Amino acid sequence: MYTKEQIMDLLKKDILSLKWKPGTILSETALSERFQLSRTPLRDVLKQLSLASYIDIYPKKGNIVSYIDLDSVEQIIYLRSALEKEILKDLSAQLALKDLHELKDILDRQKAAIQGEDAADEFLCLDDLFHQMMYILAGREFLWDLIQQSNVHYLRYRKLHMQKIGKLEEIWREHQLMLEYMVNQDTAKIDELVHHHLRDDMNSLEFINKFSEYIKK
Amino acid sequence: MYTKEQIMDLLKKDILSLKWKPGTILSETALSERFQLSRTPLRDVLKQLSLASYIDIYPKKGNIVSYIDLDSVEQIIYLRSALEKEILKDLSAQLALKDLHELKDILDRQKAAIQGEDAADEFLCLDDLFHQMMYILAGREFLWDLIQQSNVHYLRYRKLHMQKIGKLEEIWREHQLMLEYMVNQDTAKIDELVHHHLRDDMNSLEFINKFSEYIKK
DNA sequence: ACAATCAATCTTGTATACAAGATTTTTCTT
DNA sequence: AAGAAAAATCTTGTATACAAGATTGATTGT
Repeated sequence: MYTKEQIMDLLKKDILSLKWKPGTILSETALSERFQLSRTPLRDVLKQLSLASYIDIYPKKGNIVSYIDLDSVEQIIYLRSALEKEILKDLSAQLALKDLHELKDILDRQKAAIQGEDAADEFLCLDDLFHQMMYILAGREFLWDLIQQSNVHYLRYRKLHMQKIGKLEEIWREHQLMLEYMVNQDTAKIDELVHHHLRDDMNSLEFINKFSEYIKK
Repeated sequence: MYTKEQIMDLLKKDILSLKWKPGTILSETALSERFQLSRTPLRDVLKQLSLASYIDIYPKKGNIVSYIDLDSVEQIIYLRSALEKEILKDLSAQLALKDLHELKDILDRQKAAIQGEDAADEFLCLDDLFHQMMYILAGREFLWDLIQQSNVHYLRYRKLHMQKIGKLEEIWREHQLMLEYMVNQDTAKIDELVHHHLRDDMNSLEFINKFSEYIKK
């Protein structure tokens, strides 16, 4: 009926979308009944999810959806910031016209998404696509995938954070600037821009208070 | 008798030390007899090893120690290079005297290790310790651990590569320079140094030919 | 009424029997 | 002897029964 991969994707989706809030209990027997599969292959899936920090396994007690770890978020942002500075400089030196148009196309779709309903989800998806495309064009898809493996906390953080009014336009404008700097090979300005784009207002107390039920203490 | 963690560490050690060459078969039943444990918990261990690329699992065929993936090595080097430029700059701005002495101490031990027998293993261990300590001092241990999770290929590559005569002294001198630049806050020179330190002569044909039996095609 | 203890019932962890695919060996046919 | 087909024997994958710890609830004694 379901393959292990399908089950894994379903569970990941439900966790990333915050449909299952942090703290939600995932019982092996309940899942095994739901998917009509024995506990053994399901345990494989849960093990893998726990290694990627989607869930926490408490031996002989149970499995719960992990709480968002803000330290992990900050560390990933630092990592991406350092990496993407380098990647943008690489691209400045070698970006083909065809690839530039591909990036611009994504930006156009992202601009359209700002106005739509459920704007945030569509926008975020295109945001990831934009960054991912830069990794791919720079020959660094391997590193994009590597980061994705430890990205649960950051992805959920961003979904909550994105609800701020005006945030979408700001992000979009910065993407636009990235392209501009790359085209003009303005490497000096790239560092500062990437830094601001990724690290802007981490850890605001306002955020922590508003979503405290999602966050690891 | 053995816990799963102990077994995992043993297997990791045997793979990283190249005691088990790439291609070596790891049979579940053989391991289960060796460790006097049923297949179920052993499968957990093997699954985890495969997620970290220590082994490749071929369904219904068998498990083998993975071949060294040079692309993965290059990607990890790029990642570390980008990250450590940033980390060294951070440290330049805030390094405490006590911490500086800790780094110098590691360097002294590393210098001593150059002369000893089995120099390479001891030297490599201290090399990792030096870099790890910089991550820790910069508050980035999280990222060090993250990289370690995808480091099998790089660690084995380095072990082979390090056999080159004169390599040890060169690495040590560059470590020394890193400290110097940090103390003098000479951020301009750091980029170039880190780049050379990590990326030096990747992918030389000489290397590929000499160790072709270890390398993924 | 309250507290402590014991028992029932959850949870996940382990062992084992069986299923299914891949490989090797054997056997039979030409 | 050579080649093809079939069977035996590997491998890992799955289902299930049982073990062991953790929690919950009931029961019993004061």
